[in-house]
Amino acid sequence: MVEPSIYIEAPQWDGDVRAARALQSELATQVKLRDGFPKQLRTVAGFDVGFEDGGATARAAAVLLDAVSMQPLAAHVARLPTAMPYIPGLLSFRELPALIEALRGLPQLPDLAFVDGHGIAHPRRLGIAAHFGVITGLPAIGVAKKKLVGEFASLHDMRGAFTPLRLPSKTTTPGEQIGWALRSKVGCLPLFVSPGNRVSMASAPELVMRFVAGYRLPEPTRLADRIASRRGAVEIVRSPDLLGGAG
DNA sequence: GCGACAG
DNA sequence: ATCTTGTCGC
Repeated sequence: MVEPSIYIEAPQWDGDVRAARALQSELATQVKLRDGFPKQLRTVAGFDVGFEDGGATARAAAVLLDAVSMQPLAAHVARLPTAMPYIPGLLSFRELPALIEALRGLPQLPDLAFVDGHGIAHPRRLGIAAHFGVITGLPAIGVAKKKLVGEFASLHDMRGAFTPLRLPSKTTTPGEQIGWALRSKVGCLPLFVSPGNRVSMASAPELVMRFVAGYRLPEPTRLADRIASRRGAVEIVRSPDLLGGAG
């Protein structure tokens, strides 16, 4: 289980869309856009949510990996009754509670969290990855398969190519960069990467590419995706030394 | 009114 | 996200 000293609280949903949006704007103020993660990453973790019973139950998966070998060190699945429907822009109110429970099930906190969804590439700069980062205080980065908002130029079909994702004209801050479109794999649609918390805009692309093995999704998110969506099993590697936390 | 719309 | 058959490309 994670450190008892780490107090994490999930957002509550009371049906008030306007209140939820106001809360997002307020929390977005607490997002840190700088590299606040360890110089030498020891562990990272991937987070994703799937659903059962026609959406009645949310199933969140958290996978802790060795940042160097990329081998899975631990994983935990949490099931919670779904409290609200999916509403574009309010995803965190639907999935964050389950994600927090999944995090609490890990033997230790990761140095960096990869969350399936957007970070600040959001209407109010608080996508689920940013919300997760602010609530837990952990460095977090968002990795989404589709864009929510923004525009981006065409990018070369080369592994690692990326181009800015910017706010459209007719917005409060036209042209503001909110993330990146990243070609993680040749021949695949780009990924949308954006800072969640304690991660800079500049380091986001390389941070994600560093964990891309041979698939479109980086390992942390890919493995969490597999578990959350019941796609297959993930072999956990025993690593006593890392779980010790010394050094 | 119309188009867009993470998971 | 989930359901769910066949099909296109490396």
